[in-house]
Amino acid sequence: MASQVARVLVQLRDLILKGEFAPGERLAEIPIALKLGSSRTPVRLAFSSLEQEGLVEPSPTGGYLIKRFTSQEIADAIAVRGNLEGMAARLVAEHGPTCEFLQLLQECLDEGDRVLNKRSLDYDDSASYIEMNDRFHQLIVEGAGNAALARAIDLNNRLPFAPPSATLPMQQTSGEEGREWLWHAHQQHHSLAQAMERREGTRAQWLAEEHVQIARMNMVYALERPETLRLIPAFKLVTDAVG
Amino acid sequence: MASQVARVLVQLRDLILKGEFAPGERLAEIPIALKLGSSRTPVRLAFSSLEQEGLVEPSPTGGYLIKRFTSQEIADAIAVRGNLEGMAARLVAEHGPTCEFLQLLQECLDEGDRVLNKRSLDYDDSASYIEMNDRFHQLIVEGAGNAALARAIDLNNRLPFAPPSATLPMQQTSGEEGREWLWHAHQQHHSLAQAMERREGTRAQWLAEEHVQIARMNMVYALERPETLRLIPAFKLVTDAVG
DNA sequence: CACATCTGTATTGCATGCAGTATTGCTTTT
DNA sequence: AAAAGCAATACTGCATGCAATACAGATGTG
Repeated sequence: MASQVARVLVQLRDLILKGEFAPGERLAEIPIALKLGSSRTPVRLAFSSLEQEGLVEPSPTGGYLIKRFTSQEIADAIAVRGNLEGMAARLVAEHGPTCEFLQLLQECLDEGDRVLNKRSLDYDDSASYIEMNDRFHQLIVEGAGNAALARAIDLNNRLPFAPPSATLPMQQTSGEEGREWLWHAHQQHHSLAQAMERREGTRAQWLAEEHVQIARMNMVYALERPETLRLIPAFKLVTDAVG
Repeated sequence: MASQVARVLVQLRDLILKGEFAPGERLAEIPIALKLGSSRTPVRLAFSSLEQEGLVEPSPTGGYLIKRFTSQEIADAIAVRGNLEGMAARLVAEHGPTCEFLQLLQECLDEGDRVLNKRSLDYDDSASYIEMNDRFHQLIVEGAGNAALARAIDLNNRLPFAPPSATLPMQQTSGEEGREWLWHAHQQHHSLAQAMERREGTRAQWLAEEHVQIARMNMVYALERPETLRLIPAFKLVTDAVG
């Protein structure tokens, strides 16, 4: 079994992102330690990690509070992802992608095509697309071969709603319209892959940067519709949802 | 007095960046706790923070090791800073900088001009320039008004050699040549400020991105000259210095 | 009736004890 | 003399005790 700290960290992060705590709520060590079946020490370590991740903030009087997020902060984090992924795509294009890299990318594209060719999307299709989308974005990050860049993207993706697939589950609700936006996003994947293959660095950078506009749009769309809280519970952490 | 954890964290980070530990060396809790006058608990918390910062890595057998850095990783981190600061400069330009912002920027420019107008640079001049340089870069980051971006830059700057002024102390050794490069860098500051004032977003972005090439050049220069270890002790953490 | 103060309670931050495990150095054998 | 095995040591990870502190509720006063 992994360490207590690792287990507590994963479970606690999950609870927060599932919206089990209210924004601004105080996180008391003892109840959480009891709930997760450990002592206070691993919980304290996990709090410290969550603070670095930005999910939790230290209270002036000691202890930690659940962080509140504004829609502006989310849009900011998505914009940062666009910038960093744009840099990654440019680096891949400039270095010249390997055959193996292009092969793996092609598998993602094929998988996306397969899902989107279906008439309607069930839950499994959506899950497949999300898995593929994460893989696609991760491939580019790793393909860039820049450790600091990979780190920066990873840290930014720890913020809720910032990761590539954070708002994708929403597409399920919006019926035909959702599928069309998914198709649009996947066409951008195709273009981006082509740009990298042709070593068109500037084009790849711009495409990757533009690509996050869809995530941003999804976020705005979701915040306007409280019923999407069921699909993306973490939106409970956003404090200016309706205002 | 601040908490034990905060104190231990600061002191320990300082020791590591001063090169007091060898790269790859194991960090034992008890000796450090004794050395810094606390118990093991705050030291453990500090280790955890240093791991997030990237100064220390978990050992597979438990505990932590001093992280080794390669010159490639340093160059990567500097490139990431260029990209992020480029984005920040572009945002400032696009939003239109306030009068107050331009005023503060101008003070930095004037201070740099003042220092560089002197015949030769003594220690105080160098310190003034470094302080001004940090202030200049920080102004742009804050002026961008993007919290996630500020966070990403801050986290990246925790890596040794990545911050704007990390390699500046080196300019002291290189005599007249060093002053000329400093002058060159400061001209870039002038151009960047002008671009932001004129709301030339693309130009500002490119200038900020290009600006880090000087830092990269300084890094390469320093790694070729072991005598610079006196000025930038953290270079002891670089493991491919001579090879 | 409102406000301030005081007391009891809960919680944090830190130190330390304990069990499990890796490591080191010595001894023994080939 | 080198290598393997074993024992002693040291270290990590976790639980818990304790003191200091913040918080809440009740009580007293203006």
